[in-house]
Amino acid sequence: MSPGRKKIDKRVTRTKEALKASLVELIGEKDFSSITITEITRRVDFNRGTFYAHYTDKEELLNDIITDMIKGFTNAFRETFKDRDFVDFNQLASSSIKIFDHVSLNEQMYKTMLNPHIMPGFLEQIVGGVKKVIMEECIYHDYDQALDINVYIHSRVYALIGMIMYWLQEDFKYSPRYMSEQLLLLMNYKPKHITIKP
Amino acid sequence: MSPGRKKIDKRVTRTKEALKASLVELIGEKDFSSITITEITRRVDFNRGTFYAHYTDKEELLNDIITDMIKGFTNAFRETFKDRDFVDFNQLASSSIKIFDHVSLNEQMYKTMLNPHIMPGFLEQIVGGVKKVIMEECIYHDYDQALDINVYIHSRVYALIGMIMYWLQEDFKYSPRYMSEQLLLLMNYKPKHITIKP
DNA sequence: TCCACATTGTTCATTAAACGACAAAAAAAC
DNA sequence: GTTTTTTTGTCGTTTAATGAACAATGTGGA
Repeated sequence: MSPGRKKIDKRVTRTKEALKASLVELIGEKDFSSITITEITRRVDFNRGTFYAHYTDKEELLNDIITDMIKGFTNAFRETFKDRDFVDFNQLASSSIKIFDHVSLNEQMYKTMLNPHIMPGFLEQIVGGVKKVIMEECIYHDYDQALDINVYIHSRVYALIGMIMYWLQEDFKYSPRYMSEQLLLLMNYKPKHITIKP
Repeated sequence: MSPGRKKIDKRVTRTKEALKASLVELIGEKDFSSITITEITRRVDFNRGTFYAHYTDKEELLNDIITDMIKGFTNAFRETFKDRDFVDFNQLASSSIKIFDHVSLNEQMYKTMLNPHIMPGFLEQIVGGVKKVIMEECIYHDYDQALDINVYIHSRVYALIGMIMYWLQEDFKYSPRYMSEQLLLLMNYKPKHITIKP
């Protein structure tokens, strides 16, 4: 409710941002377990003691990073329907989908953090964040009660993640706009019938 | 001689770097005279008072930026012959020329600062810096005394600047390595004779 | 295995940056 | 023209970051 009661010292935010950026860089270069506190602070030219003024260990710093990314991802996701009271998927402009722009803008970040070998479990947290947004902020009208809402949302979110994973596997060779259009097509596509290959 | 007697506080260097980066960005966006102190500090999230702790006005900050760039340029230039006692232009590897890598690495910086419309007089300072390095650190053996050394060096340095200006006009479409090779060819080229078009 | 060496967590006095305020000057808006 | 609004210097107080030290604990190499 209350938007951050007391405002924070510029120095604190700057220090934390620098430390986060440093760790993100290092994760992209070497194994998380082999990264030292000394390394994190030295890279962005901070005193080692300053680290301990904000975090107890590197996993706490990593949590901060993950929290930020979840927030960024869900906010970009929310862009599509904030300031609206309803959304018609058949008439939605692809330009109102911002999630691919967001991922594209933070390319390096997502490339390292979404790599399941490097950051196991991060993907699940993203899914959880988006699911929470949908559950709390969206109402599905004329919804088929027979379909479990949890199953439905989970599958939808994973479908989106799947698109993004493919996208960055292909090294962003499609534009965010093209991906947005693809997403719309995907949401509006309902297979009528199929034939089986002989 | 003495390598920086007392070492400086990390905070000071960080603050100054941030302010410099901020002004460089702003110069690329708008006229220097229309940039305010408030704007410079707000962009990098510093307190306005902190600016006055280091600089009296924006031209002093700009001088700092220019000094840095001269230093960076001349150092990159020096790379070619430091740790050597002589250089044979006929046998010099293009990989030992670092100036184009340096410019390429600081692309945006040079694009704005070398624009004579935006930063008049900056080019002359670069030339002066490089000339100083050559005069103080290089000895030209078997030099033709009839050719004024000032004239010679000046023309050489301007030739280099000319290459770079063309390079960034063409938006870095050649690689630093290619440019280094071109520079070597240029230095070793001595026209024997020409014929005149009828 | 032992040894040199880097990292860790913690402390404390010192210093730089933040904050908020202020009157005066400059720009922008009316 | 005059009235808002912004920017400018400057200052005292509070707070965060620094540097340096320390013993304790890894860690890698001969």
